[in-house]
Amino acid sequence: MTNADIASTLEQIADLLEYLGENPFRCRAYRAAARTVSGVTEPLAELRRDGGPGLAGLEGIGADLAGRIAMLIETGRLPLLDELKAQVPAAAADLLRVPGLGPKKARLLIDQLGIDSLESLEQACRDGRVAAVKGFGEKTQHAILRKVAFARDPQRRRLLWKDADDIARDLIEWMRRCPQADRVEGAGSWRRGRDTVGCIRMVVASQSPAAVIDHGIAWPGAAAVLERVESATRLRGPKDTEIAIVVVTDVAFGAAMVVHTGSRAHTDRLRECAEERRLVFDARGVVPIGGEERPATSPPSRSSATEEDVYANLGLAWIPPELREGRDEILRAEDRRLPALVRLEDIRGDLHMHTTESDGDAPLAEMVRVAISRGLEYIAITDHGPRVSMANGLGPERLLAQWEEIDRLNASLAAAGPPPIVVLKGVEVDMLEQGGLDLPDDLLSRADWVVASLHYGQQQPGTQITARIIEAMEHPAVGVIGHPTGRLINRRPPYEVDMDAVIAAAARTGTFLEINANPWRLDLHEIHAAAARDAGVGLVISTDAHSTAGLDLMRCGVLQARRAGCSAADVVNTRSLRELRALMKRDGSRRG
DNA sequence: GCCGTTTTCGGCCCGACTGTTTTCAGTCG
Repeated sequence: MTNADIASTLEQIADLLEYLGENPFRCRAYRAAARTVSGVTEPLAELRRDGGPGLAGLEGIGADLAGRIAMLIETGRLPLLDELKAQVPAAAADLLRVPGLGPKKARLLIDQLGIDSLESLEQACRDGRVAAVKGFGEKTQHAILRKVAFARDPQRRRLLWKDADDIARDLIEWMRRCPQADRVEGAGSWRRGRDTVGCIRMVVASQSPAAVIDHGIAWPGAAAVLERVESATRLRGPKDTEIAIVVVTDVAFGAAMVVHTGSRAHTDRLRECAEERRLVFDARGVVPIGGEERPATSPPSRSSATEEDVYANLGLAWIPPELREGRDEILRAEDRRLPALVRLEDIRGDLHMHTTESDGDAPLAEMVRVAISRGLEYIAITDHGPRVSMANGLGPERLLAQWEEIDRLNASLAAAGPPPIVVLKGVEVDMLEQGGLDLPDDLLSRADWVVASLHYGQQQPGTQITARIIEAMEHPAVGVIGHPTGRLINRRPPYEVDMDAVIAAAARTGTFLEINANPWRLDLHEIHAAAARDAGVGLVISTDAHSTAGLDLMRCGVLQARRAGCSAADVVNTRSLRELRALMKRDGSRRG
């Protein structure tokens, strides 16, 4: 049981308690504990084994929750969860995921209208039954009808990439322990780094497919076997994920990896490439057209043992998995014009993170300590401005006090020679509903780094939201727009923002755009990131970390940038701090 | 349910918006 599993169980309990109208502070305690657990880097199961303060030493986890978590780790079950589930209709979870429906409204609909699914909710809206419930009206009914479409989108059943990554790594490690497996690699949309993953695919090279498949079925994460054939199996994995394991011979491993990694559009185009060269390409390899019936076990006539072989046989350079979406990568691979994609090790700074001053879990010094250990050369501390009161956002007085603390910290880091890291005095200001920012200009002009984000008034019409963002970009102190479209994958659609206008204004004003690395956000999305890059806009990949563990999410943002085809030169936080400063609009170098 | 005492209870982070009310509950961030 991973920390993420424990956290999700605690979240689930909080949802159920909320639906039942329990003490809101009790609900909050479960949510706070879930947050703490997901922010712990070491597996809780090991933390317990060490003796010491153990679980109860963690923030927000007292004797009761420590006991429940211990039981969860030891038995994999929690009686409280089962009891709550017995009291709450199954449809409640679906309804709670509809934006605008909280526990109270969801319960009214279930109790009074007998809603038992999103489908029956949609029907009740169409019949006008929702508007007739006390507390609801025409407008609410119409709003729910619109949001249900988002909640019902089958795309929303896909797993976040980060969750898929945890599962895929566990399965790869397990499969590599199979004595008969010569090579094991993950493929599919997980390997392409897509923001969500529908099916986790594994390719295994082996002479003994039956033994490999037996081993795969014995994986502790396997909940059910959906299908088994001679050299492949489909399993039901954790979180209801579909898992596919394909066993191939060593000589066809490269071809199988290409077929099982690429999107449909990519592999279709590869087949066209093969036809143009009078070749046939499939999961067994690349062979000349000739109509010869070859048995699956015979070696292909051209080498397909590695992906490089396969692409070379088609006259192409090897294509990084993140680009295999069937856009322009084949043409570029033909002309040897593929970009050298940005890598995690190119990243030298992280320019968006929070501390306990606002809604972060770790104090300033702790964030800095971990950032140093991650090899970062510079970071910006960007706690919330005062508009985000729920996150204990900082007004001018507290912000200035924090900046003084940062000055002292930088001084002490530089006391004994070159400092290991430079800490920038930053802030995440809010773009207010009626325009403007939530901190005064004279204060912002004294910041080293300003992220401007939009957290409120997200339902406004697109023209208004776009205008708010463009106004912020025209502010001389604003360096970057944080999570520019506001999407939360599987939870909330982006604002109705005109991204073409935002990108054009970013280019004009010299404002950077963020690729927020949080797995729920990944915002900018690759398509917009590519458009921004093409318009000459500098991109910043930031973790938006709310804990020390959050600093490790940088790799998720790097994947998104790679999918956009970005090289290190397109990402400004691959530069030294000196170079970064020269690129900032305040220094005038980007303004004509 | 946690936490820190004014140490075994009582407070916990809060302000705004929306649509429904007829004075405010529910939801959001």
